[in-house]
Amino acid sequence: MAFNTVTYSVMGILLRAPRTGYDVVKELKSFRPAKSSQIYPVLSKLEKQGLATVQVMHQSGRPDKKIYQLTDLGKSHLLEWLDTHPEPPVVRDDFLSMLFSAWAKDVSTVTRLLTDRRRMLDKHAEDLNAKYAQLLQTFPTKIKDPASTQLSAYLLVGRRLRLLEEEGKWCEEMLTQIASWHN
Amino acid sequence: MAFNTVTYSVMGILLRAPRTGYDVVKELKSFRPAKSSQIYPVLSKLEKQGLATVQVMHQSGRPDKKIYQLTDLGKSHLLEWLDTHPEPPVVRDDFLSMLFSAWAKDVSTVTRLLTDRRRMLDKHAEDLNAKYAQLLQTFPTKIKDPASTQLSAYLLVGRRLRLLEEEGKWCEEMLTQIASWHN
DNA sequence: GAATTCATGTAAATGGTTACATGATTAG
DNA sequence: CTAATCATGTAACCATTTACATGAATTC
Repeated sequence: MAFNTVTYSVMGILLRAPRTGYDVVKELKSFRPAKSSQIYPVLSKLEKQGLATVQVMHQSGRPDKKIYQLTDLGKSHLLEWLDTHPEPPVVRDDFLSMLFSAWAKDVSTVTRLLTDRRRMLDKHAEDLNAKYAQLLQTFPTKIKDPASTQLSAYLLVGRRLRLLEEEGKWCEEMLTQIASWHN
Repeated sequence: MAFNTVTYSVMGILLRAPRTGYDVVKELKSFRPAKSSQIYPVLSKLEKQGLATVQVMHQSGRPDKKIYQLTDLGKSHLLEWLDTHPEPPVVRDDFLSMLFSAWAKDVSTVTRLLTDRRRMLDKHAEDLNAKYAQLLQTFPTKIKDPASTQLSAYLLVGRRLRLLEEEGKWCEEMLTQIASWHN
C-alpha cells in the first residue's frame, strides 16, 4: 500500500503526538502547507484504513474535537516510506515567471520585483529567526539526540533560514548591480 | 480578463519568439516546469481568445508543426500582469517531509537523506554552471541591457545556482555536525 | 540496434483551492 | 469592539499528472 505525500506528512505529525485536524494543519505549515479542506478527508481515510484512531472530545459552542493518534500499522507504513527516495521538489513561483518577462517592460519593473521580494524574504526570515533562537536556547542538548524531534526542527528551520538569507543577499546584490549599470 | 499563471508563463515565452508547443515545454523547464498535456490546451485557448496566432508547418512522418506567436492583445495582457504582485511561492518537497519524520527511524536515515540530497544538488548545479558560464561569455554586454532577454536569463540562472550551492553547503555542514555528535 | 528527440493531442484520474455552512471564545 | 483563533466538514471547481495513441528521424 502506498499513499500520497500529504498523507505521509500528516502521519509524520501524528507520530509525534496525537492531534486534531486543526492542529495538523497548523503544524504542516512549517514544511508542507495544505488547506484544512484537504486534511480533514485525509484524516478520515487514515481512520478508515486503521492507520489512525480517533478520540472524540465533546465541546460546547464549537464542533467536537477529534483527536487522531497514529496506530502501529500507520507507523510501519511511515517508516517504510522513509526508506524510499524522495521525488525532486516541486516549485511554483510567480516571481520567477514575472522576472522572465520583465525585460519587455522596463528596468523599474525588475527593480520593483526584486525589492518586493527582498521585503517578503526579510519579513519571513525575521519570524523564523525568533523561532530558531528559541529552539537553540530551549533544547541545546536534545538537538544532538537523533531520536529527538528537535533535530528535525533544527534542520528544517535552519535550512529554511539559510535559503531565505541567501536569496535576500542575491536580491540586494542584483539591485546594486543593476543600479550601477544605469547611472 | 485574468489568466492562470501557467498561461502567463507561456505568453512570456511566446513574447520572446514564436514557438511550437514542444519548444514551449522545453523552455518552461528553466523557471516553471509543466507537462505537454497541460501546455497544448493552454496554447489552443490562447489562439481562440486572440492572444496568439498559429502558423502550421506541414511535415511528413511527424505531426505538423504549429508555430504560435503572441499578438498585441496577448502582449498587453502579459505586461498588465507584470504590474501586479506575485503570489508567495509554492514548494512541495518530499525531502522535507521525510526529514521531519526521520528521527523515528535512526541517524543513518537522516544522513542518507542528506547525502542523497547533496548529490542531487551537485549534479543539478553542475549542469547549470555550464549554462551560466556560457551565458556570461557569450553575452557580456547584452546582459546589462535591461531590454534584453539575457538579463532575465542571467538573473534566473544566477539565483538558482546560488540557492543550489547554499543548500549543498548546508547539507555538508549538517553531515559533519551530525557525524561529530556520534563519534 | 537502442535510446532520445521530435511533434501533436485527448481522457481519466489525482491533487489542491475556494466557497459554503456555522458560530462561540479569546486576545488585542 | 474588532480581529484572530478554535473547530469541523462538504461540494464545486481549477490545476496538474498519468496514461493512451502514434511513429519517423536522429544520435549514440
